Amino acid sequence: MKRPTICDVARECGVSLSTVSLVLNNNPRISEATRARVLEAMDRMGYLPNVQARALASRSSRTLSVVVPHLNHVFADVYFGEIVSGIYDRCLEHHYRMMLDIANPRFVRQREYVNIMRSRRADCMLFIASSVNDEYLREFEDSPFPFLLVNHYFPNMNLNYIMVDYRQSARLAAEHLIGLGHRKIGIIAGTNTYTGRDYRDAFISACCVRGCRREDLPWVDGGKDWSQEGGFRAARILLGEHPDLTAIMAGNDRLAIGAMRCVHERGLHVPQDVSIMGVDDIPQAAYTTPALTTIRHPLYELGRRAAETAILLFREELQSCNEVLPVQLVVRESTGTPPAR
Amino acid sequence: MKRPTICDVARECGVSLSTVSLVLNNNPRISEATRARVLEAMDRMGYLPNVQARALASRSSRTLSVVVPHLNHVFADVYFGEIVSGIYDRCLEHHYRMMLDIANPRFVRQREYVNIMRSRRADCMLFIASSVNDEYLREFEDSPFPFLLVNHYFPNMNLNYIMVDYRQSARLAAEHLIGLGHRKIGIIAGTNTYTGRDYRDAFISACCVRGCRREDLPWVDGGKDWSQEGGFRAARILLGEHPDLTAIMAGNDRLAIGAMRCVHERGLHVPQDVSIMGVDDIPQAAYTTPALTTIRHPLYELGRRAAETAILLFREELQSCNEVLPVQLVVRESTGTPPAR
DNA sequence: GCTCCGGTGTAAATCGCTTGACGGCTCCGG
DNA sequence: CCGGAGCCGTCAAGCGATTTACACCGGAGC
Repeated sequence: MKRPTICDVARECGVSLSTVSLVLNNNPRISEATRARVLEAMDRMGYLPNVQARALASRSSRTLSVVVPHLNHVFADVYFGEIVSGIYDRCLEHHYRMMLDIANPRFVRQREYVNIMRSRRADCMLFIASSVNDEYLREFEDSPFPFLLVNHYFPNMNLNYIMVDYRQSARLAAEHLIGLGHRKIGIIAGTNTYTGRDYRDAFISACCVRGCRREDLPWVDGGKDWSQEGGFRAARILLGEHPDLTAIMAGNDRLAIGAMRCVHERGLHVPQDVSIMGVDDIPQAAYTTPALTTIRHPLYELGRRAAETAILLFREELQSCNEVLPVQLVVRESTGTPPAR
Repeated sequence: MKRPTICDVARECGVSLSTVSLVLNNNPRISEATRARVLEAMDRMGYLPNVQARALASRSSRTLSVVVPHLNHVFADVYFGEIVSGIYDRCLEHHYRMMLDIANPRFVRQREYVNIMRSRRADCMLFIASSVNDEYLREFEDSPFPFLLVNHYFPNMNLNYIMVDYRQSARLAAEHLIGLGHRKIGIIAGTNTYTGRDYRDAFISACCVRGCRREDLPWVDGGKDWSQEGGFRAARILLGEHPDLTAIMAGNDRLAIGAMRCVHERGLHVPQDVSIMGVDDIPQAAYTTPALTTIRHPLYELGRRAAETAILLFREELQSCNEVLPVQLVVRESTGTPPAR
């Protein structure tokens, strides 16, 4: 009536316990004949290894811990969703499992981030889009635990990271808007991440290089959750203080969608009066009215690479990682030439 | 240099290994004095129990397995996101972990759903919004493993479930549209779930009860992923075949958003020409143009209850579960009186 | 003086699997 | 005929906890 164990299988086909274990782990020391016999027995008996026991004995939990920031209902966020989907799929291919954790205040205060590793709950930790305030991650600089930042980095820390190329994004956005003729562009930036700050700064320099004046490139913070609400509020401030803006560049698509709503509520039209563009290319971007021009970030692929890298780091087949993925401009309907004045 | 184990702690404060374990598990057999001494030592030494070892010995993984359908990038779906957030939060409060799995073809073919339980990877499985085709779940009818359907049910199976009240949703939607004066209403239904079918059928009867003719309530399937694209296509069909519709009721908000885009592309206005409403009240619903009228489903709360229930089922403190949560109408801008003809 | 007993703590068996050391066997060259 | 090298398996010691049965001890009751 009980679940069969490795012992039952061993007894059943007259080999030792270790033999069964070796078969389970595809060890070449076992001959094909024996292997086949054992596998057959396993199948017949409906044997399945107990994951806890394997993890205990092998010192590998075959689990990645994915840590996301403490935002409202973060799992409902497409940005994280895409990355997490990528991680999940790659995990499966490696027969790994994925555990999700949220970096809430308790998580940080109680130093859960190190507890997870110390209690052997995971082989490696992936931090998705942490913020500039996550100074506590510095602990991982010289920790023995495998660790990877996903779509973020810290300028002065020696931490593994993998992310998309935010500076290239910024250049593409600048080229596009400047190319259309815009010279006064408002920026809605997320400033709670280094990537967000890089994006803002790179955008400003790229515009200046192409002939804009710095004072015609005002920026406002979009709030720390990069949400539509934040974009709405930021756009209201921008348009209030600079009614002559002809374009708004938002740090992500949701900020852009919020901004579009604001423009709409002021009785203006996108893109006739104000052009708006975002970043990420979330699925929703194609279904706004008008459809959103944006920079496509390969977030799903980023997740896959991240999972791959994490496993390699754990196995010590990789010592460090500092990787940057390319991005791409997607032109839709929300950007156009500035209105004639 | 190594992580301390329960043995090290025992040696350190001169008690037996079992004593430390009992302290760890808050067993009242240990006196306050000893308990304090042990806890102090643990703290000082930075002891943390090895989760694998505990799970092996105690036969509880303290893990819930959450299974979501195999949709494109499902983690990026707000509907699932909300439910999963609720589950996660409640798990944490119970010191449980949450594992995510996707019910893809491999998952079903290889009967992973039973393997997860048999390999002791999880204490209980939660299936979120499975579809009418998931006949394989019937296996759980008389399985010894704790199991819970979240926001779905099967009419002829004896399975535990917890979900929102789709029939009440349908009645509220019907009352609202009929109350505004609509008599010809197109329906975009998700028909790959029993809850979706219930919703459609309950809506039709509620309308008929209030004086509509059945032939004025055409319905079209919105596609199995309940996406904006599906809503767009369905709306095109509906409006093509029934140009005199004055309202469209969609089975969820994303279908509704797709339908809105279709109406817009035909040069019509919402709600002046066509009223549109959705279901769920995802955050985005407040930020469409015009803002979407919808039925609020308490998905986050549903997730919390589901996690709670799952743990009780595992502990056998609960034998079964058939729970239904109430819903609420949210009126915004996308519905209004029908155009005068 | 002896038994019974509640309150504390311990010993030892288990949970199910991994893995490095070792051992028998066959085959080969010298 | 002996020694060494592969090949194929087995032994047995962990991995780090839980848990049940039992032991000790001082005091109450008779």
